Amino acid sequence: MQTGGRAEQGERVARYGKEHKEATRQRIVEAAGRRFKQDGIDGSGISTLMADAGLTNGAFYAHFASKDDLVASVVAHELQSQAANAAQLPGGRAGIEAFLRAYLSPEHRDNAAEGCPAAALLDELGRCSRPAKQAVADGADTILGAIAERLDPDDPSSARGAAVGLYALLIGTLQISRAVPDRRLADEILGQGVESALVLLGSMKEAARD
Amino acid sequence: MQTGGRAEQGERVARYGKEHKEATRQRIVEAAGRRFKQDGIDGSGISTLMADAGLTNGAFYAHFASKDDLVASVVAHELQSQAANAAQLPGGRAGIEAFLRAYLSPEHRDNAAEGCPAAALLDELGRCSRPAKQAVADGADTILGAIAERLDPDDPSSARGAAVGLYALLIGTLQISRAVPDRRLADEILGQGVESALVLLGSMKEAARD
DNA sequence: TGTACATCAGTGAACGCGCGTTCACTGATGTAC
DNA sequence: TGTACATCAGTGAACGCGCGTTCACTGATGTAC
Repeated sequence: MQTGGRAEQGERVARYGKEHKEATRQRIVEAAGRRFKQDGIDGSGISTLMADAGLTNGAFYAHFASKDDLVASVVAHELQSQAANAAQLPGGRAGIEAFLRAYLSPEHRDNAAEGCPAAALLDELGRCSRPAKQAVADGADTILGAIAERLDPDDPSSARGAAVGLYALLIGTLQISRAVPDRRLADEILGQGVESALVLLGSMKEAARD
Repeated sequence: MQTGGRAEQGERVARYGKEHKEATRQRIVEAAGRRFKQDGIDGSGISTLMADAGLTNGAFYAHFASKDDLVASVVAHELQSQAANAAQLPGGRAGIEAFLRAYLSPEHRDNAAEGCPAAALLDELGRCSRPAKQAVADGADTILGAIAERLDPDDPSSARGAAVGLYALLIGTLQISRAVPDRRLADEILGQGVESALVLLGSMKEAARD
């Protein structure tokens, strides 16, 4: 019997040590994040999700009350990760511009599994349970805070509106780019998204040094 | 045996008249558009879709080769409808502003079944078959053309980029607003989307009289 | 005009399959003596 | 230190169900005579 799964090797923890179960749970959440973003939430079955984490389907309910419960955990984790990555960028406009250019890159478009959860799942999340939506609200709040803080370090709360607009523009652009069959056209859309994002950025009064 | 379905009464056509089968197909496409936008593509089964059109599951394959085939037809129809509606708006900036305010209204947010197909389905469409994606490209092209023509009637093709940015912003904003559990916050997001959309609009050189 | 027949839109049961979920079981672990 | 036992993470088969798709059939229709 295999009790751990591939991801455990190398960072092995005692089976009944208190970290063990939590580590397994985390492994499921991370694998599910990738799978959801690639195949959609409705498109990902429990058996596949558990196999991705190196486990079998039966173990799922020792970690989550339901698939809905997993979705809420995944959304929270994914958006926190995105916010944490954003927080590592340089401050000010330069940081935002770096973020937006990476976001609207062909690499991001072609690698949804490792990319933004909102671009990959947002319309499906609009049809999810309340807890999942709460996770969206909380996670978006953190990301928007990181953007707003760079938009106007002196008064981030008034930059919130612009942050929402910018984030929405990025999400919509990436989705359009992904939904179009021709690569050339998809690249063009990305470029047009960058232009509009820079317009939004430029329209705000100049912020502190970047 | 029921041979027609409720939608047929009143506009009855002879069963074997050449319009009859085409009318039934259209009825399926329109009902599926509503259902898809409400429950998602993966979330809508063939039996439900056919019942919505007043038919039973078996008849489906007399009209479509597969569910994928239906999806492509629905996307084409939905985007053409949206473009046709947009085309009826007044010309110039006034028309765009009316479009954008209606788009980012609480009514639109709360009635996805009758609303924008892109906001409801775009991330799922990114995972669909090539024909469905082709329908997205063609439909988006028409809508973007209608927007660009109002942005700059003298040189619509150079306004294409701004049109993409604006449409993406609207889609992303509506999706965020729908994915958030609190109504107050959702309304606020809509308002912030309007502000950003107006910034994008204002950043372009003034176009012809509106 | 009336009857027999071919056409074909639509029915509804059935196919195999994968879904989300449950559960009796296994066996590696930490603990008690 | 060595053995018996309770704990519990994980297994894998099974549940009922709805999925997308197929197909033998029905019966209303338009046409031929």
